[in-house]
Amino acid sequence: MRSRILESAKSLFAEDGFQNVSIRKIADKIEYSPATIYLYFKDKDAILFALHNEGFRTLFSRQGENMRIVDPAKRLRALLEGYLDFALDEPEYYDLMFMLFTPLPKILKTSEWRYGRRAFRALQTTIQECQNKGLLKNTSIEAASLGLWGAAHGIAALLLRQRASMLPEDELPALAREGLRMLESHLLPLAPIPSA
Amino acid sequence: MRSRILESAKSLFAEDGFQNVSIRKIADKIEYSPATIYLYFKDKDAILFALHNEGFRTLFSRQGENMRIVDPAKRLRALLEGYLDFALDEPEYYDLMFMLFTPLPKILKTSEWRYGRRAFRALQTTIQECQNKGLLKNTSIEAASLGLWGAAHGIAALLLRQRASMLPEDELPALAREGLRMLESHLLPLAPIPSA
DNA sequence: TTACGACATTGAACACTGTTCAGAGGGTGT
DNA sequence: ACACCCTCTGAACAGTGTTCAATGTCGTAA
Repeated sequence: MRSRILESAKSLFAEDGFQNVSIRKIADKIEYSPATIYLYFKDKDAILFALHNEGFRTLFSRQGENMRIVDPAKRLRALLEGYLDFALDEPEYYDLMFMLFTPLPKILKTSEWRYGRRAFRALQTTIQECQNKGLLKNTSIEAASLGLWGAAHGIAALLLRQRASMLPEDELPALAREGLRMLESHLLPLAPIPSA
Repeated sequence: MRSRILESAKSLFAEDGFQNVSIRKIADKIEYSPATIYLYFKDKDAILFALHNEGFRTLFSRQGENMRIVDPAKRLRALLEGYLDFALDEPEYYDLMFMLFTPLPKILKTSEWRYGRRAFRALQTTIQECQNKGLLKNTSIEAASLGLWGAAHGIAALLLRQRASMLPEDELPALAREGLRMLESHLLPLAPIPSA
């Protein structure tokens, strides 16, 4: 039952966008009463949070392969590009996980919020390894991680919120990837490190 | 009257966050009936759009000084940092202008959407000048502008949506600025251009 | 077979939301 | 006195998230 609710919620989100999905519509789709949903989920936010977690699981499973790359610079590039690809492939999940305001405030305090910390730690250790190799110098790891994550996130967010409408729409995904790679090529050169 | 509505709407947004402001609350605050608001604004979105425009005006007035910087690399850095500062200083406006889904879909098609294009063009010509000086090579201007804008936007967006809670909260603005400057220092070196 | 408790389900309501519209009220000009 | 315009609003409609007493449907024990 729980999973049936989540399934139809997810498909409705994908169809009708986000704020246009009501408890009643989910209830209609699974042919139950709206009140039934509250037997399995405390809140509407609880539904969002469940999908939120599901999204993090698929993001992790996508990035698992990339985490095996030994060269930290290549790994970092792969992680950033994998992050952007995830955002473009699963816009509903991405919205939920990183752009929506609703489900988080409570989560930040109550639940331990494992996923975010785990992903962030992975990013930070990768950056640490890059710094050990002489890359990304002169910055704290905290600022570097925020900057790199923010770069990938921002490009994705502009596309998903349709703020880049001054660029041709059908080329947007390609431009987004090119833009990210351009940042990477300046920050994480694959060629031998230029003389510092 | 129009301006009284906008004023109380804006102050309520700043107090109670965004989705917690209803037409009725605005009406209560100005001591009029909810129906009165519809004499001056077609929609709730129309109110958001008006504030949206106001936000762009203040962003432009802030960036006006930066546009006078002659060195394109310095100008670009100032523009990006000014953009981030605006987001941190006026989170409600920024949310409305770049992160909210609501008011835009109609605007993109009906209204000519001058502000966005104007700001984007300014960014692009600055990047063009940078490329003429040998910076930001090997990228289309479209991708470069999307990447740089996205970087600044993403850092701001992560802070405003409280996604960077694994970093100490009181240092977040400083870390955001440091992260952005770190990106800039790799992309737009102020020192003479390293040998290509 | 009957009685009981545990469980799943729901209709109806509450307080809220954005929005519309017929009508009330006041002011001015004829 | 009448007509006109303008500003404003009460009341309603359809929708939202959420709650709760009440209903039905089981399996088990007497």
